Amino acid sequence: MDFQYLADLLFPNVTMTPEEVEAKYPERNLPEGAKVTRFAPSPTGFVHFGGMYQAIVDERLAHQSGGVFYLRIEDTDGQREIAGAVDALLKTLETYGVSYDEGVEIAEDGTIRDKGDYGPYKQSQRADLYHVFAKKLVAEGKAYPCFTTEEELEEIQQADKKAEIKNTDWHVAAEQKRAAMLAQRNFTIEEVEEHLKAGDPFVLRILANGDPENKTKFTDLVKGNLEVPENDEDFVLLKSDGIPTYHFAHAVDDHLMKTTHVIRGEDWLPSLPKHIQLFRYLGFKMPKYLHTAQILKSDENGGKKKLSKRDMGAKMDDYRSMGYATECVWEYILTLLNSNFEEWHAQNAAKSYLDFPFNIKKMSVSGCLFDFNKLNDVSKNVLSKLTADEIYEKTVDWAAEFDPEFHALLTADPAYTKKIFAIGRGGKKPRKDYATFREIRPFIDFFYDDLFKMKEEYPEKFAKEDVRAVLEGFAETYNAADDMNAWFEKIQKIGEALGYTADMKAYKADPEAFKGNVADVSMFIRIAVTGKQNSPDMYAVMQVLGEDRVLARVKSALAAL
RNA sequence: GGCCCGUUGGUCAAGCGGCUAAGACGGCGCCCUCUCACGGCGCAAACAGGAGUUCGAUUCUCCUACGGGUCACCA
Repeated sequence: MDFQYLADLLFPNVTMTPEEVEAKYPERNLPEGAKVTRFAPSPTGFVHFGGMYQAIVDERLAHQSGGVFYLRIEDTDGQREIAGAVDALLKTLETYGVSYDEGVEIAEDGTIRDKGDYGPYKQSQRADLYHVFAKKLVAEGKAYPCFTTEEELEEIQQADKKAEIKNTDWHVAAEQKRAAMLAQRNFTIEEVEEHLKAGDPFVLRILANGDPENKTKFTDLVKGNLEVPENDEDFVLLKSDGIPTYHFAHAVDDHLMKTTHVIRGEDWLPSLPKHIQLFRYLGFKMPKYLHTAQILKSDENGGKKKLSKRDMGAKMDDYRSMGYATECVWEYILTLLNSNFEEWHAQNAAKSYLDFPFNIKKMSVSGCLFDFNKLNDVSKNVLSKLTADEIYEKTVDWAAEFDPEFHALLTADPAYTKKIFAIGRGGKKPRKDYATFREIRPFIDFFYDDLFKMKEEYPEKFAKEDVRAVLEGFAETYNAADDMNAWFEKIQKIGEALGYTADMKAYKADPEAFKGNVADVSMFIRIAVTGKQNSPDMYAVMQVLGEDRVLARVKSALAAL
């Protein structure tokens, strides 16, 4: 068969040669060892946790090596595309500070435009490019048109599906299917001309020449040495609308855009044979691959399951609404990526997580469970190290979007709010009270009169008269000008007079000898002032509240007794 | 069912032929302490199973089991 003739028949409008295309995409002028990576999502929804995980690997690898990280939109499936997904995607990358050097961006007028010299960065705009290489493959007898309609194909694959349902003889079904598919290769130029004349749509299939019995060695940077079978499947290169499938677009784009490292989920591993074959057919040098482990969650039965879209924590936007700071999520992902991150961070407390020497070799081979406990621990550490000003800014920013009422209170008197945040902060052993911004409100609400309310009762084992006596004694003697020792001594004295010892050791040795101890006395006051049995250091709390507010609360507590 | 990948405590994981098999999270206990939080100390908790190679296997090989992925004109 005259393949060149066939190629011209199929692609009459393609006049550019592969060489001319190549000339438009010269080698990148980068230093030795610089990596070129890409984040290539489909605009089919929001950014998934697994996507962010990969994007972070992409970004770190490129920027740590002085290379290029670009964003490519894989919008080859119009069916699944969701309006506004690209905007949402860009916004998520921005809020997480995952900056890319090339790709699509939003212009001042709100439209999406390209940035960089290796575009277009939306695959739907690259049809001409794909066709040049498609034509080349046809001309070389490595690809062929298939006019079988989807309905007819459906029938061929029925055997396959039935076998699946009944779980009967897969081998036979697979053979039948394969024979039917192979039959698609048999056609004449005349038949093609006829179909074309009739305007019949066709897909372009690769002419697979591999034998799956033959295995080739392949090295994945994460998975290590693999054995992959040769490809024998005539998979689709161009869909009937002329848009490429993922496989073909992957080969052409990553070649032209000079990607050095492809980071993608391990669910792509099974299609590696296709990609190896394609790159060989095309004469392209293969990039290096990192097939990343999946993030899983534990399911109801104690097994592991892929983090699905409905799961909390699957969508990156969830973290924002739950109140996690972006840097907390970053650091959590870093701990999943390189387990030595935490150790490094402990030794380099002053450095940013962006200074961490991320290492491919340390990446995990097997999937891991998403762990909120760990995320929370990382978050508490991160938040505890912020200054009062920093945590103030971030909390205000979050509340503006998710808790307007709280936001109004926080910002009514910034100086007061910052004093609240300063409690237990800044020292060597800072408090770690909350992992998210959302947890802050119930923790500090009592500082605001508008939110203050009695959340807990005085325990019944203590006599009401004692509580009353303590509060009265406290109201009479409290002086905000006292230092901590003077303040505490007063409380001790009030307690002692009622039979509540200040000697904790003595109390422990013989609890029966006393009505209670100074901790109980403090608790009475704490409940009156904060409405709760637990709070940060009472002295500091009162200093922030101020004498007037403290006394007012003690008095109203007395009135309510 | 074919093919591919994986399997160290509940979770994340060090380990890369010889160790009492790290560490972190979570759990539990003790200490510190005006409560809480922090911090300190400690406890429980693991090499999926079986062959083989070897003087010696968590580590190398094979088999089995289990888990996951994939088998589209979706990515």
